[in-house]
Amino acid sequence: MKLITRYTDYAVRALCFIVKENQEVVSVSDLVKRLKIPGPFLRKILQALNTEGILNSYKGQGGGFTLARRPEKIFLVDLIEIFQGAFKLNECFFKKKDCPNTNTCPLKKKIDSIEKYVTTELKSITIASLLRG
Amino acid sequence: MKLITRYTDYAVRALCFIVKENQEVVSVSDLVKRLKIPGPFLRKILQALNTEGILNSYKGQGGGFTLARRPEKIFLVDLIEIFQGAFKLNECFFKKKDCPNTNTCPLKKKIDSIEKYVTTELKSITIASLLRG
DNA sequence: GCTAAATGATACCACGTTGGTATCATTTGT
DNA sequence: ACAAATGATACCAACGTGGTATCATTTAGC
Repeated sequence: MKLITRYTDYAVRALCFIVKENQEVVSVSDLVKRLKIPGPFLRKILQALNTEGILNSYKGQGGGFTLARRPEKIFLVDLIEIFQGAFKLNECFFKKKDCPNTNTCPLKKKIDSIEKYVTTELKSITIASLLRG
Repeated sequence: MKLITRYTDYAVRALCFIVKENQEVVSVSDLVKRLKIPGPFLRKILQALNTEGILNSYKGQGGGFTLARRPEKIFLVDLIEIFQGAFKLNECFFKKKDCPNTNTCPLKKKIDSIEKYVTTELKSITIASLLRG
């Protein structure tokens, strides 16, 4: 059970690197040299970040990516949702019908409260805050 | 990303039911009638709970399962570990070598602290506490 | 205008986990 | 002896993760 997958992890690393280039256009091959991440996989990740409005992309020779938002506005929870789907720790398995079992509902309540805590924490983490330390 | 799977969920439901039978032997077919869980799947789950020492089993006609521990001693986190493996939200993807990227380590720290919180919460949940409400 | 360098869009694949089913063997109460 | 129950295993489909491969398109620079 992983909280973050490689997609998200690689995305964080790449974004941190791009931030430090300070609005210079960064290509996949630049990133591959520094981050030791498989190229085609990283391309897919950056393309997703582009379509989600987190990166801008520039085609053609000399092209690559730049940040589309300030790093304070890129939240870890957004990245998780892009690559791992909506963040929901708890799904009632009997949601459609007959979850009348009074035993299981306290479980749901507990899990819900854990989920709230984790979500709040994840929302407080941004690329900027990760770079600060 | 699920915190608990159906295995764990079904195990909780079954254990709650068995507790309420108060040391009467409960068979899989008894449980299937009440809990609407696929029989063969539930059997596999109960067998696992038996080999893990959470249930006692009795073969032969009139056989079935009883609790092997008091419900206060059955922790949700134990069930999760039986069915979903060791509870570890955070794994450094670059653990072997070169995780020299100073950007990613603050991430690890954050995830670690979230993991600690969740683990503590899960350890505080028992079958007994779920039955209380 | 040609070419090389870059992304866009897709399709594909291997592997592990989840959520089951099926089968045969064994035990035990009646 | 028989039926009812678990034990042990093997099997399977669907899905998510972690990739690779390919072709199309755009663009800078000669």
